[in-house]
Amino acid sequence: MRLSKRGEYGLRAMIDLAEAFRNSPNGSSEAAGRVVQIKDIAEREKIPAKFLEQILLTLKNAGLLHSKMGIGGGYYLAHPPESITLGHIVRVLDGPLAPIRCVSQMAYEPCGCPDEEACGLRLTMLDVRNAIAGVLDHTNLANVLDRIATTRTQMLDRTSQEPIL
Amino acid sequence: MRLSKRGEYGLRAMIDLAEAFRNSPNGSSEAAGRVVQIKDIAEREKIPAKFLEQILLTLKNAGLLHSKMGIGGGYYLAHPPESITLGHIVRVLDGPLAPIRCVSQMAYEPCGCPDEEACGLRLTMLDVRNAIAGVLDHTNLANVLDRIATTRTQMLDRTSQEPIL
DNA sequence: TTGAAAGTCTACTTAACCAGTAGACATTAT
DNA sequence: ATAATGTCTACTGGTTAAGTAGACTTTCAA
Repeated sequence: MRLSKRGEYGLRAMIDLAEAFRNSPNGSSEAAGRVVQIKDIAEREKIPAKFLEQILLTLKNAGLLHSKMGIGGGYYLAHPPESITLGHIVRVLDGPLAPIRCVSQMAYEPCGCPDEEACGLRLTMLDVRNAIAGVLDHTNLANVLDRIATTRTQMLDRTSQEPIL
Repeated sequence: MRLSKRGEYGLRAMIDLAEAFRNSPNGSSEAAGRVVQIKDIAEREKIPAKFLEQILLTLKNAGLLHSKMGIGGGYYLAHPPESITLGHIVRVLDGPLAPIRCVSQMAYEPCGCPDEEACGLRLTMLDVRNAIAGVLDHTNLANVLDRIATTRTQMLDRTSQEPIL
C-alpha cells in the first residue's frame, strides 16, 4: 500500500507551490509572484533536482501546473489550491488508487474470479479503495495549507500556555 | 497503492480456508475436517501452486495457519475466522498498511521533514493510513464469508423477483 | 545579439523487488 | 516402504523505482 517517491515528492512540491500561490499578491497577473523554480523547491523539500524536474513536467503535461521558460521562469499552479485535490495528483504520478484493478474506477480490469459480484476479496477491496479515495479526493491543496496553519497555531498555544498553568 | 499478488493470493487462500473451517463439523478435533491441501486451493483460486506454497508457509510462520504433514495433511486456520482480520494477513504478506513510513504504526521511520507535527503531507497520509486500517482491521474472515452469503442471497432474490414484476 | 538562466525531452543506469520455478528434504499414514 | 503431503532455500527473468546525464529550447537582459 505504498506511495512511491515520485508521488511523495510530487505532493510535497505541489504543497510548496500552493504556498507560493497563496502568498502571491492577488490581483496580479496569472504567473506573477507565483512562479517558483525547480531548484528552490528541490532545496526546500530536499528532493533531487533532476528527479523533481521530471515529476513537475509530468504534472505540467497533466494540466496541473503551468510553467514559464527562461530567466525568471519556473512553475506555478494551473488552478487555485482549492480546486486541486491530492487524489488527482496521486493518480497522475502513481496511477490508480485502488489496491487491485477489479475495483479501480480509472483502470478497471476483470480479475477473473468466477463471480465478481459475490467475490469477498473484491467487496472488501472496494471498501478500501473508497476509503482511500474518500480522503484523497476530498482533500485539496487549500485544506492542506489550512491544516498546517492550524496545527502550527495549536502548537504555539500549547507552548505559551504551559508555563502559565 | 497496490496490493501485491502475494497479498491477493494470500487473502483468497485464507477466505477459502475460512470456508472449510465453517463447513467443518463442529465439536470435531482441531484439524479434522478443516484441512485443505495446497493444490486444492491453488486449483479453486487459480493460483500457481508453488507460489501459493510459499505464501501459506509465510502465513503459518506468522501464526495464522497450522498445518499437518504427510498423507491427508494440509493447512487449516489457526484461529476461528472471527478472530483473523484482513489487516493482519496483509501486514504479514505485504508489510505496513501506511502509504509512507512516517505514519506507519508497525514500521515508523522519520521522513526527515523539518517539523513532522505540522507536515501537511504527513497529516493527510495519516488520514489515509487510518482509513485503510479502519477497513482492514475491522474486517475479519467471518465478515467476508457473511458478506459473500448475503450478496448471493440478494442476487437470488433479484432473479426470482424480476420475472414476477 | 549573445549568453546565462530557466524549462523540455529522451535515454540510460543501477538496484531492488515481484512473481514464479526448481529441487532437495522432512514427515506421516497406510 | 512408499507415496502424499508440507518445509526450506536458492535461483531466475522481468519489471519497476529512483535517479543521472546530457543535448536541446526558450526567454530575458545586458
